[in-house]
Amino acid sequence: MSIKIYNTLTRKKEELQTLEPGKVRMYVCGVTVYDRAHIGHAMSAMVFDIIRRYLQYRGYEVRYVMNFTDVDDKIIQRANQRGEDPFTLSERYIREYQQNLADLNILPATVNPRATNEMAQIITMINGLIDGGYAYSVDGDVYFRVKMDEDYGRLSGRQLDEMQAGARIEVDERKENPLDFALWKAAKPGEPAWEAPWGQGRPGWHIECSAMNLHHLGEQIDIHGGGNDLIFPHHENEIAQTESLTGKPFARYWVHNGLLNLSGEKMSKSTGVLITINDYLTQHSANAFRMLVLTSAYRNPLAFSNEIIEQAERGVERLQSALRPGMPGTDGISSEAERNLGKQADATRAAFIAAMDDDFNTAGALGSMFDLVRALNQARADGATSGDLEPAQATLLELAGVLGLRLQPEDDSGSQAADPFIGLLLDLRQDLRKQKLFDLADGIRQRLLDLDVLVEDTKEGSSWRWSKRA
RNA sequence: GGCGACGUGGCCAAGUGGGAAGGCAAGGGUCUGCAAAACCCUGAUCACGGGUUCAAAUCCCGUCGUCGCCUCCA
Repeated sequence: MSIKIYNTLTRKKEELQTLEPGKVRMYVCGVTVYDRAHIGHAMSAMVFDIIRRYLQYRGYEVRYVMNFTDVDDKIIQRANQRGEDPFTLSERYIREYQQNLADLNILPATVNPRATNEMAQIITMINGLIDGGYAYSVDGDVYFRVKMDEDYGRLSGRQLDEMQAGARIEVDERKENPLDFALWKAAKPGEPAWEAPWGQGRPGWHIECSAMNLHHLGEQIDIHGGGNDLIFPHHENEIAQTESLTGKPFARYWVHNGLLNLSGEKMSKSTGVLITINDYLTQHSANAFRMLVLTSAYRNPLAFSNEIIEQAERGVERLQSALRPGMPGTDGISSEAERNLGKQADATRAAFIAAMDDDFNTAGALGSMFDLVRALNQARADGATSGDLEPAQATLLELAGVLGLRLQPEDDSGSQAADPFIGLLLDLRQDLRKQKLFDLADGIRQRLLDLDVLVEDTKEGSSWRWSKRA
């Protein structure tokens, strides 16, 4: 069985065939660091984190590149407003974003190139495009000549003459064609600038991604990803630049995630409709956000609301419920029941892989995991010991790990430290219950709950766990 | 105006020609001093209208609705 990926370029699911067997070269458009990142950025990063983890699970060696756009108009504007150096500003937001990603359990990229570190490559590329007649300079600006690219528009399904140039923005009369886009912008006084044959300036937005791809992955790559708002013009322009220069097909698979909606509207920095990742994490867990992303198809728009994220949080708890140990003092289940649990674990893994192979159908994969959750909880209710449950639990943890869900607390040193004291309280409470002093026993339970310690009584005794955990 | 996506039970959502997954919520039950958890049970004329087919949530046409892109955007 092979992996199928929906390719925006062909609008079909295609079998993944990498340039080099067993290796995937993958590039995902990162963020422009002029402000805090929001949960829409988090969604995109998470979608590609899941894809990357799954490819690795299926045995691919993944070289994963995600860039930072650390010089552009908005960064300069914001820095000027604050009387701050633009590079100090961008550096701060890069650090913050990397922390956000770590907090969300998103694996770091193999390389995180920055536009400002790629100037030599960018200038070389622009030179090459000018030499080939694909670009021209005007007053220190350099533009890409879209007419020279015969299949311009094929990613976004547009024809040059169909597009209403200037429909929403004034046409720059100096351009040969309104759709020609900037490769290089001449510097205004006081702006950060680099030396180039056409004068001082800085790169346009699209060229940096082409340059970084060339530099860090080569002329051809396997997967190029990003939000579907980047299809046009950003990715269209990347294709135009890179292919005009190399004469080779650029990315084999173009993968785009749907956008996150907040109260029915796209979240975006420019409209101010957004929730930052920092704000999100003060209210909810990283697992819940991942669960939210996993329960829907990555290509569809995703609605965000408190109700929906709470549902996701409950879903995570249900997955976690299957990892609890067996009841103490039971005889275990029959060997047949144990075999059946093992069969369910194998069936779940097979269904999981089949779903994920089909264009990363995470919702389907989760569905099979919940089948295993039920089987585990049934076995426990039937008297399985921890040892009986362990192999199937290991499978569940394995699959959760592939999706990047952390079902067990990464660091339970807090629990270990608290354990003797809570144990003491539970012993005390047990005595009170024996004496039928239920008001006092219930009081202790409530006070512990106020401290996020959830106490559960069973026939064999009381157990506790944290009621809120990232 | 052009291009594209989507509309499945109260909420989220998978499934794209032949048995409507799963999660959350709700109700009933088992267990329990109570609670919680877990387990068992309960629910869908798949937006609407035509058409193709032995057979349609799934394919085709149309209508309505929601959203994205066409400007910077994940």
